[in-house]
Amino acid sequence: MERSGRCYHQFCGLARALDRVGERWTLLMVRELLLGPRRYKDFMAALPGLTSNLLAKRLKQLEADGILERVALEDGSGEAYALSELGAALEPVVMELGRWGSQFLTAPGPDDHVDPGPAMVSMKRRYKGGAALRVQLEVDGRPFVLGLEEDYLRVEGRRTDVADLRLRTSFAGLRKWWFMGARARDLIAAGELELEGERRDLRSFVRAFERLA
Amino acid sequence: MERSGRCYHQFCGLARALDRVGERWTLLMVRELLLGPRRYKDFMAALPGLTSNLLAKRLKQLEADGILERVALEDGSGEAYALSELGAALEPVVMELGRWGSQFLTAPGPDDHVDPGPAMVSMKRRYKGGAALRVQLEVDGRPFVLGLEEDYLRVEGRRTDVADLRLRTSFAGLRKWWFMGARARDLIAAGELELEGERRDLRSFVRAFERLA
DNA sequence: CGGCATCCGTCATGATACTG
DNA sequence: CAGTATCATGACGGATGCCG
Repeated sequence: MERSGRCYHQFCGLARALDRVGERWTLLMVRELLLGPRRYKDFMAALPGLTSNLLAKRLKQLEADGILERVALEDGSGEAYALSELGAALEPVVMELGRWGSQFLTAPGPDDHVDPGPAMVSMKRRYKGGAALRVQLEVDGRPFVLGLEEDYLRVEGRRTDVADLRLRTSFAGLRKWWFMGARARDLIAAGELELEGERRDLRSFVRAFERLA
Repeated sequence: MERSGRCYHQFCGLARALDRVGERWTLLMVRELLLGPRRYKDFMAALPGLTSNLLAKRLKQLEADGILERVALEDGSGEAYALSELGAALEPVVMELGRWGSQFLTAPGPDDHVDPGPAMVSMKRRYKGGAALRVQLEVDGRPFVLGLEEDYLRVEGRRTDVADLRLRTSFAGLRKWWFMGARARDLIAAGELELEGERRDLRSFVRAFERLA
């Protein structure tokens, strides 16, 4: 394959990988796509600082490299981008980098853009399995579908009508629970977490994230 | 911490990681350091295209970030750079990227720089354990010490006097065995692999790399 | 010669505006 | 909304110089 940009020209798997996904913004775009098909504006919203021209260029290159593909949205509202099989195989890469970088996640810096997407990815990474539950989680109005399966957490950044449990919170609330270990019941009592569904399902949900990878 | 260069400014582990090791050449430098302490000239030799000024800059930044540290060489021949604990924790990142990128490693391209270092890293990654052997491997004159342990392969890019087995080959020979599945005995018969030590140890060595991760 | 620093040209990226 | 076009800037590649 003829690579477009500059390459490392080394007979090395790492170099070959970086030739394809080593440029600025690329892996963050892949991270976004781990939450399901994403549209142009979704990238623009999730990746502040990424400019339109560069996004278009990256999308084109990633499509040419077979890492993502254009797909029609289920609801018929135009096109979007989704990971191909090759691109989906980047999940362990994103996860390991995220795991390593998480040690620098103390508090959001003053200039930091906060977004629930990365937190969802970290939940996906740390989920140890053992539950079976479908949860609709809404963070600051952004919907996510969490599919807790036997040994895998499926996360999709979309809205659904079918869910055992519906949770609504803010990023601050999510952060208190996920990053800082606050108890869900305390957040509910403080009005920072709204619950719709059975307490039994909430307990299953909370328990599934008590012992983490 | 005040990061020097430009950052993504996202509250996200992946972004935090890429802020530190996402720039050009950085992860390739980490890969080199997985083979033990490395000196300035070692980087220059292993990373063609990386210029002296940029190498100095990267080394300084990585040291400031606590990813590597200056160490005195055992043989007293000056200073070198080694991974700190924080930097060593990048091994899974390098491995997952290498694993993903390995699918693009068919044959070395015409412009490709070939180097046994990355192949050693890939051996480290794919080693499944179960052996106990100390091997001195020399590829095109470059020495490596392979420490096959119960569940870990230690690889160091240096020479040693203590080894159960000594192997000498060329990169072409290494590639035939490691990447293309040629049998060691055939390489020996063809004069592409020189052996010093007991055949029993060679069998252990070969067998340890027959079932791979 | 190893270990850098400096200068300069080029290209990748960032900022902004514009278009279908 | 989904890009394209244009321009400015800074990162990077290449050459060279300095110093022990």
